[in-house]
Amino acid sequence: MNIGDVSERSGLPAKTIRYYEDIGLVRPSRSENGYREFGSQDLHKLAFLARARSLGFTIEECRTLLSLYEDRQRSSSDVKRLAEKHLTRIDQKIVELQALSATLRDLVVRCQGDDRPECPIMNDLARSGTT
Amino acid sequence: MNIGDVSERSGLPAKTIRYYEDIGLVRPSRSENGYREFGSQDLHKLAFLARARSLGFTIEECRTLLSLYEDRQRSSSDVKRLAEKHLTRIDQKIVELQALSATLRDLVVRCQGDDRPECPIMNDLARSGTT
DNA sequence: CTTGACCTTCCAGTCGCTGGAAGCCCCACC
DNA sequence: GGTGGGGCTTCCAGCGACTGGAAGGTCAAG
Repeated sequence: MNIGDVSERSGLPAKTIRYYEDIGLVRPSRSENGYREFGSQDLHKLAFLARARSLGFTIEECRTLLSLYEDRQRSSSDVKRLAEKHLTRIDQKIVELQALSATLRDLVVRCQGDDRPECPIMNDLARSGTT
Repeated sequence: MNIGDVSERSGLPAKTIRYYEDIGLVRPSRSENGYREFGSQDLHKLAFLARARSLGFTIEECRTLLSLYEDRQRSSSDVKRLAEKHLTRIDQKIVELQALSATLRDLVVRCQGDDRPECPIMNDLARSGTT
């Protein structure tokens, strides 16, 4: 398969696949004409990566996941630990964003949104050192 | 005030303040020795920026907010519109992360996390085209 | 006079791509 | 055989918002 084929089948842009080769996540062979030649295992890896990335794992985590994936002797506890760490990170982010959302929503609700300059949002931003 | 002073008072790292000057958000004058010289208005601006950034506004939004801030004739509706757009973005992000969190949590819960290789998380990542 | 804390500039790196330029390669069609 | 259009290659630059570090000037205290 050429890069266009695996791109379509994995759902990853060709650019991204080349990038993944650059950083050593896949190692397709080369045809005589210099084109990358992907086997079904490469495709499988790329689909794996696409899914892992869509779940928000970082590239480095994906690298680890791939190596665990290829390790028949792996312990599921290793995978679970990684996923839990990631989950914690996501939940932490959610909490932060929810706090942000609440603050902003409060400001937005209190703002009249008319053609006068008076504005609680601006007042909040401009308050000096009142945190 | 030198950069160290405004850094401490605004809570922004000196590096960040220099960066903000680079991109034209503040324009401190210079002392004879070449040091940046910040007035109280500069400090005020930087505090404004620090607050706006902490609320998650992008730099470009901050630029707009600053200009609205300095416009005595502004309409609060302009400010409100900007804040609402931002709020929508945040809430959208929260929804995405919550979906991610739910998916991951489900996988993590179903994973035994023992020393055997069998692992629902891996199975999910490796499933080909079964979305 | 030296030390150490400041300050300056400039360059490079972060993360995960993405866009674009310049230039092969290949196949179909005429 | 030529031509056109796609697909492929490499390499370089840019995104956002900083951050780290090197190399060097400045200033006040001891």
